[in-house]
Amino acid sequence: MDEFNPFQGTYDTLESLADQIGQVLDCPITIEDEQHRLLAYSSHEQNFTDEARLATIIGRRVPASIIDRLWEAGVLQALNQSEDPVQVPLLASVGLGHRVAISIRKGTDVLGYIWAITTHVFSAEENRFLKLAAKAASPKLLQLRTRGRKEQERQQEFFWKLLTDKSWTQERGMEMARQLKIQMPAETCVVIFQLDEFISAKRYDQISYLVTMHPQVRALLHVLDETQLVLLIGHETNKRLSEPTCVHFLHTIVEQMQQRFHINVAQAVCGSVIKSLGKIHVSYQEALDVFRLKQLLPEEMANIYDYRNLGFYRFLPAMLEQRRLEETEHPVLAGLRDYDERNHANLVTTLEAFLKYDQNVKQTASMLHIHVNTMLYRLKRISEVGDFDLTNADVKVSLYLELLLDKLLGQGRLPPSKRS
Amino acid sequence: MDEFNPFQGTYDTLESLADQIGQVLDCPITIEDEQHRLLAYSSHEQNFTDEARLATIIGRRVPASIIDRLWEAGVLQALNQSEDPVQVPLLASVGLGHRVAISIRKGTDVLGYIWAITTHVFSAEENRFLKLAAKAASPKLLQLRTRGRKEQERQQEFFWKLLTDKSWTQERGMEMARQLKIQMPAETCVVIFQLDEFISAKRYDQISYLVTMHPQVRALLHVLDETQLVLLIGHETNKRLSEPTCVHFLHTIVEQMQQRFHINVAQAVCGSVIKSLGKIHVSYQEALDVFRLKQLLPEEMANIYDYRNLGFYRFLPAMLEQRRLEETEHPVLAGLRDYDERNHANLVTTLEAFLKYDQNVKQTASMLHIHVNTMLYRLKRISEVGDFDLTNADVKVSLYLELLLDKLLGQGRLPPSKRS
DNA sequence: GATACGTTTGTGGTTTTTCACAAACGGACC
DNA sequence: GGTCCGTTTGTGAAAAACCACAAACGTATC
Repeated sequence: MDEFNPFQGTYDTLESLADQIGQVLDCPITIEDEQHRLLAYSSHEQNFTDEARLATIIGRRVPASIIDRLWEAGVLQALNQSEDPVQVPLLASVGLGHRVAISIRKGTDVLGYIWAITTHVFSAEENRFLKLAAKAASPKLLQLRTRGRKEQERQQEFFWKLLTDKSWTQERGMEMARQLKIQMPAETCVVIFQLDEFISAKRYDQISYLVTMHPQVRALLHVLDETQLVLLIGHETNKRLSEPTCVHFLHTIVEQMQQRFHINVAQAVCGSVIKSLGKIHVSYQEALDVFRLKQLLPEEMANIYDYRNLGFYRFLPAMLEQRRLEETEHPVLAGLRDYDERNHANLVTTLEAFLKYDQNVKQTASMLHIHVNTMLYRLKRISEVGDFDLTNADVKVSLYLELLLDKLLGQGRLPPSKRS
Repeated sequence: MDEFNPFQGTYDTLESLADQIGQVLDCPITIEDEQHRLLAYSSHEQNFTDEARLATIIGRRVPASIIDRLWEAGVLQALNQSEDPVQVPLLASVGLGHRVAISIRKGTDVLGYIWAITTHVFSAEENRFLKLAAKAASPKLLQLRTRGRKEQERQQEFFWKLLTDKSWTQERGMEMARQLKIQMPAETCVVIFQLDEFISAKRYDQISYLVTMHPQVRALLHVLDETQLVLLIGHETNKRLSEPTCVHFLHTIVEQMQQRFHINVAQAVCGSVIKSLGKIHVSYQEALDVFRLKQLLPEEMANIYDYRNLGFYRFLPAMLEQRRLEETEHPVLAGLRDYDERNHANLVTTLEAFLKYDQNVKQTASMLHIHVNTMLYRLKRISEVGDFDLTNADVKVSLYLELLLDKLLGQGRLPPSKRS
């Protein structure tokens, strides 16, 4: 059957295509790429347009809140799975009126979407027209994508240099960013996501789209190093970037990756916030430090995601390096371990827990599931056997650090921090 | 006046001179060098000899206990000041019978001593003979001394190489020690005395003699580096050398230097005990580390003299190196300092003392001369202003270390530890 | 000099922690 | 099985640390 195709021929711009669709279907049309960035929209009278469309046009991108709702409602999943038009229910809470949408594809690859705002359910013919429109848009989007790819590659190259080369200055970095059309805020921070597995280019696109959608934080640059996704982030508006904001960003992204794309993030960390592009390598090394420490001391680092909150833990690699050169065991710990060995006791474990839980007898006892008096008995024993003063702060700090170092020494080697 | 001199002519050995003096004065004679090492003694019937002389002959050196008593009694002081014979009172407590002694001199320089055991007070003539004997012994002792000097120089050169050259092995060290006639024990330790002023060669002799006189510890090698006296020590008998022994040695020597020679020791420290001559440079660097830290944190280090007892403080130089590269102040401390500034408060000082005194509210309050409730009030303030949990051990350890580092950062630079 | 704000010290009571002592437990050894 | 040694748990009393509140104090500000 040779049915009528109103979108035959080529279009100079996506705008003209959008207008043509709008005329054929007699409703407002918007065309987006796969990352929901606005590519084109038909010109219509304003009263045909709902809030959602307005916000999209103003911000040149679909607002994150709407995307979130569309995911929740399963609309985007449906669009990505099917090449047919999808009915979008009215989502008044985010100002989204009823509409019909379709994905623009190249094979199974989704390149973007067409949205038609309409009050009525489309007829079979209207649906057929929409499908033809999507086909007509495909080559245009493909062309845009390849152009984007090149730009992305240049950006990644730039980012990799910033991460590894220590000779950058703020000025050179800003100049380069300007050329690559990246708007750099004053404060930035390096973030690392360690992924469970190698990911496909498609997955990478999905992720890199995800990270651009955070309400407060903007991902400026991103690059994939094996299974590590490295980002440079800044504040969305030009506000100050704080570590808590970064950590919050980490958590949202990890959650969304899991929920939307079923990508498991093994670990997510960030360095500290820096004010000069010349210091990006520092923030990167810091993030790597956090990463390594979290691997080595998963329990104690459980709630720490950024360099600033490492506290004294940030010195552990350097301390460990020095500790390695020493051959002798700490005399107190040696005594305690020996005693433990001989009497099947738990003095070392007890001491460790005691120091960890702020020398709080009651709390430590309950964490160890023992009676308070047992705890007191053991403490007395510890100071006797170890022959030291349990009321001396320096001794206790020394023991605490020594225990941590022993733990690190025990399990294989810590790759030395590469900072200069 | 040309009076009779029974000691004219030259003597082949000091023994023959001792015998000659013994015959002339009709009493047992011993000749010692300036370090109270036995050089020669006259042969006499045993019953003329007291315990002290016997012990000296057996040990080839005057026992330390006797030297101590002689100093206390002022005998050695008198001998060193005068070129005339000195009456030595009976010191029964150390088995020292009555005797007459005289110093052997070259100008004002004391080269050694002659001791004559006698029950009666010497006549003017006998005193004159003793003085002539001392004169006759002088060239012989001078000759011995120059021979000793060369040996000492070779030993010092060897020691300096051991201290600075990292390529020594136990085997090469032992071979070299054998050649230089130094009996090396299995365990040794490097000790440093920082002296108040530059010292003369004579002073150096006095000191190096002093350090050989300790009952348990033997000084194997010594060298002077500007105003630093560096020693290698081992246990007198071949027992294990422990850090407490070393520290005890330090204290006795410091005390004796002050008391006997009025030499002020600004600082005395030691590295850890090592089992191989190839590790002497390590012990030396450790001693230097202790030394530097004591200079930088005199209060905290007041009771610490050896590397082993440094505890976590030994990591401070490495931590400081890393801390220097960071630009930002610790957020909590920054907040507290700011508050202190604005309200003339003492939160930082309070926190510091609180952590130092084992988080003991009562004790800290009394150390700061404030009411307990004031202390509690301040602590509450600290956790509010600093916005952190005062019951979290990690945070407190971090703050404690951070405060120490700040203290170090404040005062000039710490010469970086030179360890590899 | 009045006021506001934060600090210091005091009082008295409550909660928490610590300690002494006894009994029971459990593995190692004979 | 019995004994020894060290550990664990329980009880109640003693000590200590903590807290709420109020009054006095100091200092900066207007």
